[in-house]
Amino acid sequence: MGETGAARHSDGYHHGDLKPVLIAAARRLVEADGHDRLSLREVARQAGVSAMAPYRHVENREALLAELAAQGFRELGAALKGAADQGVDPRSRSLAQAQAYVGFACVNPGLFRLMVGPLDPAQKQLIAADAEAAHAMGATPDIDPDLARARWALVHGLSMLIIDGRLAIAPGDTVPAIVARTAAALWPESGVCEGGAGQSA
Amino acid sequence: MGETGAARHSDGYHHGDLKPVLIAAARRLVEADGHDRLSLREVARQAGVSAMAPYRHVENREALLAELAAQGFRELGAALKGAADQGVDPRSRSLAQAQAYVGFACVNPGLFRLMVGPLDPAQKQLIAADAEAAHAMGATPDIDPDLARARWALVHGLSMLIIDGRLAIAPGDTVPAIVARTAAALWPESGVCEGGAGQSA
DNA sequence: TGTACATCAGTGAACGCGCGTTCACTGATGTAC
DNA sequence: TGTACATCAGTGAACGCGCGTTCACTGATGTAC
Repeated sequence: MGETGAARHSDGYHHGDLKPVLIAAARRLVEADGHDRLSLREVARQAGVSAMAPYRHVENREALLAELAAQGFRELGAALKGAADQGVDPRSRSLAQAQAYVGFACVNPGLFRLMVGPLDPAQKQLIAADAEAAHAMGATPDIDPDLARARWALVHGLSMLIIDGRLAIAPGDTVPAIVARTAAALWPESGVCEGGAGQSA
Repeated sequence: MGETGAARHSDGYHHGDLKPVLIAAARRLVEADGHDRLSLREVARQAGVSAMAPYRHVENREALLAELAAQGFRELGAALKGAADQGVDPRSRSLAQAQAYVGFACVNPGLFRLMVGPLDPAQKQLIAADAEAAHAMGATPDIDPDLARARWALVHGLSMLIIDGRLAIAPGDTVPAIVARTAAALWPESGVCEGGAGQSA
């Protein structure tokens, strides 16, 4: 149990690492009921602690949600980076990223809604930095910004439609497969129609 | 006044047409604060009526929101139909529809979020019928379902990103222009790359 | 035309609820001498 | 090593709030005779 403990105040006080427990509970609740229904009191209850205990670790309800969103952006950023690293050609890399984005949303719908929901000015700064991770989604350096926006909108729209239950997933079908087919419908073979200056049809 | 009034009970009771007033107030509030913050008491207050009055016209809070969503779907459906009717070739028709969809979301962001938000089983039936209007979005009869899904996801994603403030609109830029440029980035000239079996690049 | 009655939109007080947050506290841990 | 003290995580009662919904009511409108 040592850990030396000179200046390491931040983990393991007399009643345990409450903060991560609180965040984990909050995350569970956000998935269960949505972030707009999250109450600090319920978080405390789930963590087995008095209603006031969270205030030792978090300024208020908004701050807790902001931390949760930041955590989400870190994870999404990592997933996108990981996807970019596997796959050799730009096309398969791009597909892997799209699948990672939609996959993240489907696994963490409540958190995702919190992350991409209407911007509360208070959260703005906290989120801005991490949001870049998501923005990087479509931002292969030399890409057309309009195309980057299109790709982002596409994966974002797919994510929202799926997690909000508008896009039924047939039994046997999978999210990555849907993403792949959707992308394939837009970019029929390889390449992105780039250079194909209208000599189709 | 007149109106004969044989069996016309449904409009104009002794204190006026309260129901449409309630719905209008609710809609205003949904735009101002979001549907999850809508309270029946505030709706009543805005309508200048006692807290209990709404219950004469609406079963409860959920039912009011369902009516609001239905109204939204009717309007969106009409806008999409209207867009389909103007424009001659399939391409311009499709663009007009996309612009109508995103335009509706941008003009009615609160209502749009209510319409496309997580499905509450209670609303499911009410909405289902009208949702078809929106679904028809990409459903030109003979189109590839994967492509239809892609187009829907694209406009939906654009809508969400814009109304949630993730896609900054440059001064001088407009929503229809963004939609047009985004579409153009995906379908560079005319046609949809159909038949262009990979002879690009 | 006049009167008695039924209907029903809107009222107002009251309920019980869970919430965020305040306050003064308690009591375990870590530190200085 | 032992004692006094400071720190600070967690407590528990209490506040004021707005909410959805109940209840028994009131009083204007429309209807039957």
